[in-house]
Amino acid sequence: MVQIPNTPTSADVARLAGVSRATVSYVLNNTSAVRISEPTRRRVHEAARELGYVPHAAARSLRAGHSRMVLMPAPAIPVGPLYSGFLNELQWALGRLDYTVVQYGTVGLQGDEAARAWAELRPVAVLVPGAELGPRGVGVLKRSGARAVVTLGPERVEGAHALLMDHDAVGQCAGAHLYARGRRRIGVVVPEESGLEAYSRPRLAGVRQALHGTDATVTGLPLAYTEESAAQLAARWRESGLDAVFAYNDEYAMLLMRALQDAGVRVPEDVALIGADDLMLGRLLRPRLSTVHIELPSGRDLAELVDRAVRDPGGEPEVHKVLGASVVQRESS
Amino acid sequence: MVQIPNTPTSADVARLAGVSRATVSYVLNNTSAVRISEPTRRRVHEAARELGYVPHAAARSLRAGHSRMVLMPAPAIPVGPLYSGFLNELQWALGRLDYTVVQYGTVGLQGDEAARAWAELRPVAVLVPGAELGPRGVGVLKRSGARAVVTLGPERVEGAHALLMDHDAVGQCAGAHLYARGRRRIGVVVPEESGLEAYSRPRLAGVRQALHGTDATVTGLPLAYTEESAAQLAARWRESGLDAVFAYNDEYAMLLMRALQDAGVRVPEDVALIGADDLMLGRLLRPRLSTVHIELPSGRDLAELVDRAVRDPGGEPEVHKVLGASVVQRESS
DNA sequence: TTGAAAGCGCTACCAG
DNA sequence: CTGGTAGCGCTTTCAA
Repeated sequence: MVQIPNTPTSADVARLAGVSRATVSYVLNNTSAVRISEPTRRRVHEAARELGYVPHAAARSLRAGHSRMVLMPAPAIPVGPLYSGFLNELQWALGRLDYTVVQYGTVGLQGDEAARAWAELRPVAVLVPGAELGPRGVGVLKRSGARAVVTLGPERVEGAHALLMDHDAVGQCAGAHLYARGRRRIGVVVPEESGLEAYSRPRLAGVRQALHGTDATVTGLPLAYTEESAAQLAARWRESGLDAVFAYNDEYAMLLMRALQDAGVRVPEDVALIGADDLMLGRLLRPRLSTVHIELPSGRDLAELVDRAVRDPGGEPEVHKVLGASVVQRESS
Repeated sequence: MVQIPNTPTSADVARLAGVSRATVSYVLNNTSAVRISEPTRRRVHEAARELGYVPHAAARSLRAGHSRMVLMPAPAIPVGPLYSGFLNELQWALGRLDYTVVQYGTVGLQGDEAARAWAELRPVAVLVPGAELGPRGVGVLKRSGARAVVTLGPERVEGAHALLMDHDAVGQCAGAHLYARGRRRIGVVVPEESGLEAYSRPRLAGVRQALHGTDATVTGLPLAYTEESAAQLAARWRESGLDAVFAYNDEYAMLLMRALQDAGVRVPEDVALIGADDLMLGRLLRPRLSTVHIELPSGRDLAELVDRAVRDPGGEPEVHKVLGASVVQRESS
């Protein structure tokens, strides 16, 4: 008869060590309320090692009534070095506080659907970037035991803590800068790629805010991330009469700069150009690209906010504005 | 007395609907083995909706003895559009097959430690990019009930399925191309950033392989992703006597191209330059950057491999070479 | 110092 | 067609 290698449970460990399951639990969890003799401890550890015992997280949190899982939806779009670094720091900091960070691959699930799927995992906290969550979603999560729901996005959501990453500020920075440089007919690139609206809309709005009440005009410029699209935009440039452009971010800025230069439009003489995100590539362009440097909150601070919220779930939702934006002027503006 | 809003269980639904927990389970899972009257179904659904009931995934999979969770470690470094697209497609395809994809934030855990942490979640399958997993880790996962372990990396691991993404091929492509262009003293950029060795080492090795037995020389060029580092490298260029360089990828190529041009070294006349990954930015450089285009496997194929492996856990590990590499020649080489 | 046993939420077998 | 119930793996009182 073939023995199928079933995955060992704490009962197996107990049997092998010749003790009860309770004792195994005490030993492996270092329960301080109970004192177990040294020889017994050793036998238990030995048995666990020999069997390759790994505790069953689901069973544990079922029994405990709560988990230490912090859930985030996995980003669907490639994420830049800035945000990636932020995520790493956050994961590290939460790890230090003994939380487990899990990114949930939410594909094609919309709004409350997604919230329900997340809730099935009974996370102790949920961090949601962008605007993927409404008040009802927050309700679902909280009723399922999430002790903290934090949104990282443009606006706060009822019932949830919020790290307001207000991309208006990025546009305001750029707009004010271009105005200060004497430009009055200002274009703002709006990527046609989907998934970017959450950032592009407020960035455009920010430029409008900064220039409201002045003699400057603001024009949205739809642009796909392709050479053709950029070439078309550049071909119509002179008739547009624009003398400055905020290019959404450094990558779109590079695309547009190249197209403009190929079309004989000079940067910055004919048109001032500024990007955002302060990527390395901006420094490598000629002329060097001006950009809006963005400062994200520290992952450690967010981790502490989460921990605070988990410990005091009744507390008032905290709302922090956390997006710092400042112009780095180089040669293109 | 304040009523703490406890999260509703199927028992609560049963109570409200005036049926048993079993009936609730049957109705909500559409169990086909039993037939429930339409009025009862309606009452159950009604009650579930009213309470905002969300099933408890951990309890369910504890009972079932298995989950539908596919676990991947979350990438620690920012991931390019190519790999990001691959991940999305994979998640989508696995979602279609009714799996749930979860990326586990593995911070600071090494090798078998990490494998144990993953195993605690009892995933039905584990996908591991890179070389983060040894044979012992595979053993831990399998003994914990993982029915499929798939590595996506440079070499196969005993006991696991493997999607061989052999970055040697990238280097070979580049090396052969530069040789064919008449270059004989070939440099290969090796990024100093940690976490990239898994790719940079085989890419360098591939160049060596391609040029083995010829009259060409191959020199590794350590380079950090900073302007200073690139400037230093460029300053020593003429004395190095190199007439070609494979720059690891397009981003390092852009960095190096700029530094070389600033130092008065002409591309491609003095030095031929080729990158890899076929990013948009390569097309925007002047001269346009030659590159090695990399073809990843389709996410759908990998999803099917996973599904196959889950259904037939006893099957021989499949090993596929899945990395296609081809040169896209532009102007820099 | 150790063990017996209850029970977390859920599903599936078997009776009625 | 519906309900009672056992039990998944684990922790934690309570008793010995």
